Amino acid sequence: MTKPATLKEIARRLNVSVSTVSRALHDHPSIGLRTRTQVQQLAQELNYEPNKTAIFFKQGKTFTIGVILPNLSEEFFSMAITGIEQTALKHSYNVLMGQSHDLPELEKRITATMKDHRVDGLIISLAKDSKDFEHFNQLDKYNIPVVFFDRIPPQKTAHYVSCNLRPGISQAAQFLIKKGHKRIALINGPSSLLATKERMEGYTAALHAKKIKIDMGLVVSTDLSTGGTEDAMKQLLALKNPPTAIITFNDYVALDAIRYARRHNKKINQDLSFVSCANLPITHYLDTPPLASVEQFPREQGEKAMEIMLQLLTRGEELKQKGQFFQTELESRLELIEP
Amino acid sequence: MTKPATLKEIARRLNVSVSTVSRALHDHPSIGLRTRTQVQQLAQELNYEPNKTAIFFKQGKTFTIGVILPNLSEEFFSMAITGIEQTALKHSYNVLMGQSHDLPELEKRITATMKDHRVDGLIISLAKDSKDFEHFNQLDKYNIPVVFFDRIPPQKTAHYVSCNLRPGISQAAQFLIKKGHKRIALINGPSSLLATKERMEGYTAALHAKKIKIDMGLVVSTDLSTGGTEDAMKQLLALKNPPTAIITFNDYVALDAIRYARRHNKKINQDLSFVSCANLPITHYLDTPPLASVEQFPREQGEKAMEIMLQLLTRGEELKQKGQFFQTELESRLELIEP
DNA sequence: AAAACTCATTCAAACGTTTGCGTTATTTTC
DNA sequence: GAAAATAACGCAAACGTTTGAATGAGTTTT
Repeated sequence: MTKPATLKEIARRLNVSVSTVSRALHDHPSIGLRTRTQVQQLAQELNYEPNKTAIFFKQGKTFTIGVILPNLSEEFFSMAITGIEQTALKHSYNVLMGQSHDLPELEKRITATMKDHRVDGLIISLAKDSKDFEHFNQLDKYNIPVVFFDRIPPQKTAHYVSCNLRPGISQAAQFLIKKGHKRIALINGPSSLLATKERMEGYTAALHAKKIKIDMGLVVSTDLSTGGTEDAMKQLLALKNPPTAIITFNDYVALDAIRYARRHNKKINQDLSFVSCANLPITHYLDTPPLASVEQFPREQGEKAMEIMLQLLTRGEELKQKGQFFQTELESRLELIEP
Repeated sequence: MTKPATLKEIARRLNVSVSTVSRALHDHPSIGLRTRTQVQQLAQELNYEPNKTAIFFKQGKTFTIGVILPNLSEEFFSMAITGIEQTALKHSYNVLMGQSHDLPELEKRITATMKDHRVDGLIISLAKDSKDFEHFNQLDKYNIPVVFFDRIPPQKTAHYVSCNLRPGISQAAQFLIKKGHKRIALINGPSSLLATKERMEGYTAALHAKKIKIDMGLVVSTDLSTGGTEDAMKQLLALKNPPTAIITFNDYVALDAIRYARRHNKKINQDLSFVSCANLPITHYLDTPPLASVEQFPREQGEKAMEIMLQLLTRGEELKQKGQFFQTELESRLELIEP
């Protein structure tokens, strides 16, 4: 209704200067007790609240960090952004959120509007098929630091947090081998993702260690859609020597795969055992969940990414001089699922 | 690295005034062709981008709307915010996101920081136990419109979007009655929620219509935690005349309830049928999902809330004069789930 | 050839806040 | 009692942009 109170208004009413009011409210020692209390009292009465947009503008800071991620509907990302938000809030930063829906074009556009809004920093998990990272480098010109997490770019001149899937996948394979499985399949993701490569490496490492020859027929891939996963399953079940266990790219793929297997009259975790990645809460509700899942610590990744961001925001220049990059790799870990 | 280019910088280099540069870039007719092209060319070269914080500050607008919701981990809310974000993006608004985690205190704090950031408007779904709405009324003083969705306050002097559960729940009960069920239980939510009352009304209405006497022993409640739901199930299964069908408050409650029933050797949807609310994608992955779920259109609610917000932002004053409130109620609808 | 008009540009204020420096008036020091 | 120190406050610039009003030069009208 009425315009919010300003320093100027308070100054006018008290017949003092704006600077006096400003200092009085900040308890600056050079302001006398009388005026100070007068100012503070009137400020209270008028419900004065500093106009942060003015302060942000003047300081060139917004205390806002942008977060771009593919999709909130994936529990992994909603957990990650929760970690980011919580850490941000602790340090009085706000979170501007945007979803790329795995569309590089949209990702680019959101990046642009966030730059326009002069976010102090950007935390991003890349869209599935992002190939062009030029617009992120552009942000450097605006002094907007960028921290990637989980879906990180191939270039090594970037700050990032990721979760190394190799140990987890290796543990998964070993776990299955110990259970007596000899033919262990891997439903992997799109080859463009770094994560796909990592899973492959963990898989081969574990099989090598146990002297099991790798049958490339057992390694298939999905584009992460339900249809893609079903195609992959079809491929595997059509083998003359089909697998007795399957490691899936993530929990969603596992769900699709398990449903497919069930429909084809496989007894889950008897005829065909499953282990997946991500360890999302969703799996705990299934009556036939995978036996285990590789925990990727989304929340921790988010927290860590925000912590790195805070570092960059406080001592960014110094670090940029040195050409140092924050690169944190969390170790994935296999977690058993109790049905 | 180098400071971003400003109007002043361009003006200095071209030996013209700042206002000329500003107008030239806006294709103002009063600027000559020569200077205009000169200015635009140099702007291009210097990669000039208007400093929106300055513009926001001057215009008193931020083109940002705050969204506060209880929890992104609930698919319902992540779908809702997706609807909000998409509509916002269409109109060049950004979304500042905050989770209350169902803590009224946190909700209050986030509201405060969003006010500080001078969001142009606030869309909010209340924390479970929010009782105090004074801080939202406060926002009125700052000319920040508030639109509630789904979890709305009891007061009727507010803009809101909600989904009326009565028709959906009635359909659910009728659906079960048609299947031959006589003893239909309802696991309801906390009595503080409006939604709980609505479900009860839909339930009684349907049973009344079919001349089935209401047995209050069949109506239990959960605090929405897994433990609470299990207690509720325990209560129901301990009845001397236990239910043959259960309507649950939402899908998460259904998942917990189904798991509990399975552990107690009930054949799901044979011994004991389930119908729930929310119709989240998660249910489609279960091998024993509820038979049906009441769709609450989270995405549509989000979109509608944002549309109302846009109205308020453009013709807010006018509407406030008239004391009009936007209050949209979507109708819930029962959707069958194919396993 | 003076008056009226057009065109291109500049001036200056405004948005709200912070802050280095300058200006008083009062008090302390020797 | 004059000089120095201190306390309390005001001035003005700065951040980047927009915009109404003013200025100046050149062109047309009469």
